[in-house]
Amino acid sequence: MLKNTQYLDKLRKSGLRPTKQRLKICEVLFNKSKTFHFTIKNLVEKIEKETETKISLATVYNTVHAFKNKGYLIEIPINSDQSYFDTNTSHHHHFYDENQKNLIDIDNADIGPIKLKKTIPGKKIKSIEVLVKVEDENL
Amino acid sequence: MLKNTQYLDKLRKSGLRPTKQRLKICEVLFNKSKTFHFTIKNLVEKIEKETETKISLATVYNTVHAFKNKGYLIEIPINSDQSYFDTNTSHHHHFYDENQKNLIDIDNADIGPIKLKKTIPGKKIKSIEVLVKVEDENL
DNA sequence: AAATACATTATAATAATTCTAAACTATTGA
DNA sequence: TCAATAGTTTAGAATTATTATAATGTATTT
Repeated sequence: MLKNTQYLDKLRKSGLRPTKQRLKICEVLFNKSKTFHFTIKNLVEKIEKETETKISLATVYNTVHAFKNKGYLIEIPINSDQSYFDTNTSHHHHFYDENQKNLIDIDNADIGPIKLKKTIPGKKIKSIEVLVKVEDENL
Repeated sequence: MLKNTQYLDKLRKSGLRPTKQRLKICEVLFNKSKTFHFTIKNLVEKIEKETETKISLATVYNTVHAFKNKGYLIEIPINSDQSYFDTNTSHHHHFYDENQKNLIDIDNADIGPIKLKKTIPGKKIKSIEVLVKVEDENL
């Protein structure tokens, strides 16, 4: 939980101008006690509800991508019609509930180490992500 | 590698009418010595090239989804603008080359077992998928 | 404080996917 | 066998997520 002035510094330090919109989006994304998952659509709703200001869709896309590139957000690979993002940028994995269509974190402590015995020449590993799809038991 | 008549049986047994289009698509997908990955766009091109017939885009979508539901294809979660499918339905995982934008199989033998210490009450596991994103070393 | 470079915005464009409704075809069963 | 029916294909329209555009606005630089 940082104050607005701290987001200002954080943004400036990462080479992103601390505009009104970006500061608002920082608040909505990072000024929370818990991390969370969202889609762009979710985020737009959240911004409108929590800040009572309207930020254009294009800016939300731009900002989310900028934050992702800076490592302040991660994108979660799910086969879906839309992209899912996570404000939890520590190394972890996910359950995806196919009925509820929502994500649940799997802490690193809750999963054994991933042992890879194969490499690709000339390529380096960027990330290793485990997605556990779950569904209702009574199906 | 099955003959056309065998696809006919296979389709009928799964409750899918063996139409001309579905048989063609079976040939393109399954009458190969190696399994492969594809997007819908890829598949449409492949069909045109290999069978010299045109199957409407809607039918390709319908068929791929029908085959996926029957378990003849799997969909691979990648954050992307389009869905990736795999004709290899055995349990395995993937590298995703972010430069080349292509997929490479990771056999089950090439990855240690995934040990999960967390469960979700009322939910059962449908699949566990590991995606290893790689990129060029000189970046 | 003016110049510059970067951001925001509404809107248009694009692209993947789904929907629709009419024409078609495989299956059923008389 | 052949009509009835239930499922399938199709072109094209509709929808949805995302990206591009270009004009206006704003933070930074000098």
